[in-house]
Amino acid sequence: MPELPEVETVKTTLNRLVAGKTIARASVTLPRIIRHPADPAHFCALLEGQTIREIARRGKFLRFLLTDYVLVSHLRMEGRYGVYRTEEEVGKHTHVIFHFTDGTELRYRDVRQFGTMHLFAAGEELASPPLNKLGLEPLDDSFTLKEFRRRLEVRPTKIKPLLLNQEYVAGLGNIYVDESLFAAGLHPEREASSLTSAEWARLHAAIVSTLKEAVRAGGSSVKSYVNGQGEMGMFQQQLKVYGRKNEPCFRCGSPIEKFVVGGRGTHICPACQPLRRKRRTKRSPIHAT
DNA sequence: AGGAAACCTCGGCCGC
DNA sequence: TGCGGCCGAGGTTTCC
Repeated sequence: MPELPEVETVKTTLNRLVAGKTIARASVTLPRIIRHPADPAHFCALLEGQTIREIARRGKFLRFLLTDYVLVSHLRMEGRYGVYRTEEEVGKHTHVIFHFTDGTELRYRDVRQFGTMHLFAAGEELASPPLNKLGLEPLDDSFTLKEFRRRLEVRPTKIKPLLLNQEYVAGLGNIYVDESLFAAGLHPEREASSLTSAEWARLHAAIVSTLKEAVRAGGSSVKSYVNGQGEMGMFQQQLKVYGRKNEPCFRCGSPIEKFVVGGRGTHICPACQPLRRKRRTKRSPIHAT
């Protein structure tokens, strides 16, 4: 579910709710979630007595900066965090609980059980999987047009799958790739190497503005995406193409189309995002040399 | 390189 | 209207 704007929103909420709290103990009821260290009991033991200093983000990953360790958490499709009092009933699909010394606890819920957690000694996490292969951070100053283009234009593939690959740009998922490509007026099946300088500039600007607006709105969700405080992102009301199959394009009125690119559901306005550039004058094929 | 399958469960939709 | 079953879901990895 969550892409960069949603994870950023969760980060902000968690900083408000659990920063400064100390973990008395942790419990894991679905071992598969814990990827490092290999033994979930070891994972829990290391967390005892650790204070949450701050929550940060890298791509779609949350980084819980603890006293001596860093917990790297990926929500995948449906992972969610919530803060509860100990006496509150533990809901279904709750797989990991961090019990705090103040009688509250942070619970991780994940219906599809796809989420992951890695625990490393502080500083080691950035050099280890899964963070070590992540690409540019699109809301950082380091995300320049020059660097963005340099990394992507040499890849012999369609632009959409490239944008979804976290090794190049970290944090984009299906929703914001579709929205960014619409904002840039680019067809998702354009070969990366075919983009002009003007198109690279439009795409770069579209990614930044789309993500920034979504962060400002608290993220979006197609289904109800609820963070620890039960708030919902409002960006879904600003989606221009995602989830709008057959509805009129806000810009030109053409019906939004949906098809599959690289195995992913893809939404475009066929008029605003043509695959081939329109010719101004039609040439006769008869006179081909 | 690129596609498909796999990891899971659930909700929506279709058809009877 | 009710129910069974198929399909797909925002992510990522792995296996051809």
